[in-house]
Amino acid sequence: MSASRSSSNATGTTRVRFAPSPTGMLHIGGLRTALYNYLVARGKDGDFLLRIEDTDRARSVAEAEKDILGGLDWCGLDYDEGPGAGGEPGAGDSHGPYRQSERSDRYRPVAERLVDEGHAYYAFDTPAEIEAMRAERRTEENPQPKYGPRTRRAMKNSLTLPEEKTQRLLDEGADHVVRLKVPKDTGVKFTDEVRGSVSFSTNDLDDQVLLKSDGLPTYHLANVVDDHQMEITCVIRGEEWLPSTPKHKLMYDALGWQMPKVAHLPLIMSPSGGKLSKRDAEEGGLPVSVRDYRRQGYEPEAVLNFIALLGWNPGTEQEVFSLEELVEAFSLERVAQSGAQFDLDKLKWFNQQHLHRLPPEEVAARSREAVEAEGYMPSEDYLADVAAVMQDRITFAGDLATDGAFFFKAPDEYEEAGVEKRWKDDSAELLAAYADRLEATSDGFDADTVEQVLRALADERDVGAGRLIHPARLATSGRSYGPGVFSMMAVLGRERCLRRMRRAVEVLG
RNA sequence: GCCGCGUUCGUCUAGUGGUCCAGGACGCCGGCCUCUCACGCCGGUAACACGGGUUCAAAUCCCGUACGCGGUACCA
Repeated sequence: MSASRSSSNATGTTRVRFAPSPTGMLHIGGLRTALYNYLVARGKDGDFLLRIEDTDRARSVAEAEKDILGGLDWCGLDYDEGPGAGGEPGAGDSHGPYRQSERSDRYRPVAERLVDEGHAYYAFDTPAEIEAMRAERRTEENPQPKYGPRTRRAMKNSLTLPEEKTQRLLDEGADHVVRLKVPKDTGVKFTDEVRGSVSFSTNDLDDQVLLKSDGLPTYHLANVVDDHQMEITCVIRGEEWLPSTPKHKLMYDALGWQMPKVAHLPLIMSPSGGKLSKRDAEEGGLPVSVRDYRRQGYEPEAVLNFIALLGWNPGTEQEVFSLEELVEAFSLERVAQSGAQFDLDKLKWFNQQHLHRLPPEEVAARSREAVEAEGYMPSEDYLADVAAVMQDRITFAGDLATDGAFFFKAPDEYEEAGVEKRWKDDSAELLAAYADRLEATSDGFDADTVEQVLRALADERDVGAGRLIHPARLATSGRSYGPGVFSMMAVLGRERCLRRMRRAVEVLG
């Protein structure tokens, strides 16, 4: 890709957009498309727009837009223009509004211009008539006959009807659509920023409906009109759009508009190879929509990092990136061309990596919800102390509530295997003595003190420190594994430790 | 069916004709560190879909086959 060959707009600013359709929850693939758009915009000091493509009134879902906005916000992908950001009526900005349903009067004139100039036509066929045509022509080799150059002559449209008849139908308000008049035997070629030169023959294209009988545009018309009016310089979208790009090219050419650069991203696939679907989410518990990630406790930084690397790589060996670092490193030329399978293990690893890099106070804050859900109400400071000693051994912030449960409530039982292995005949006596010393010491209860007292006692009794360390861990946490005992005890504090050690002496003898 | 796009370790990928008996990461296995468990560090495992070309030389270029994915709607 050549950054210098940037498509033109008035100011020469790079302008890209994420244009989701509010038909469902924000999908992880959609988030990645949004991310790549964002990265290009921020990396080039350009504009990142959000445009809601709600031209299908039947499929639009009310909560979907909220979910999309919420998902982007969760990840920190802020946009410069979009619903609620710029382009409001009277704002003196020609780019908005950013919901296609709010710009519906803009499409018909363009469709009519296309008709007037011979690049499109009116068609009056009913769905049943179209289906009849398909049924008649359907063969094994051609299971889905097109409404196109070959068949349009036999259909009911402004190309076959006498002019007066067409006019009369229009005047009567008869149901009609506007279809693109695809030329015959013509090659359509364009350069894709990630795939290079791509070409199609118009013979494989159909006369795409541009304006539906409800008066609203299809995606194809709307995206061309909007991208042009919004001065988009590069269209970055999923690979599923590649086959319709030649239709868009035909429209840009017919309208005398410069087509933005296009970049088609490889798809994200399920671990089993197919399309990442709702089924993967429901049956495999895989996070598929952004809200799944949120619910399952993933950190937004990790999700972004993970999907950024799913289909792109920096050409260096760096794997862990902050959003800012991604902005710095990203370029469309290093986007891969083949689909990538989702790998849950790697996602978890990224989550861990980002969690480890966060300050303990932040880990604490992010674990709060899960911790309180378990019924614990630790103070901010205490939770941060817990996070400090636990964060290197958890995958999710919420693990603090489970793996670290003993920080919030005394163990009600002791891990059997641990007791078996570590609780010796002298453990009770040693631990009791340790507790007494800790109680007597006038020094603070920091990790060093706790350790010194323990080692001194071990020396006196002429036993290895482990003879005391392991029972102490068992007593205070109920487990044989976890953070270093001394720092763990320091976090728990003197009172809890003494109580728990004495109780263990009693229970385990 | 047709059209398009793709195909390097199980997975994500590096690699743009020689420096590749293919490098990194996740996972897995082993070791070190160590009070345990993690973290971290060190080491190991494992791949150029297949067949033809082109070339002194191909993972890299060309053709074909296979396979995968996408598209083929008055959905986006």
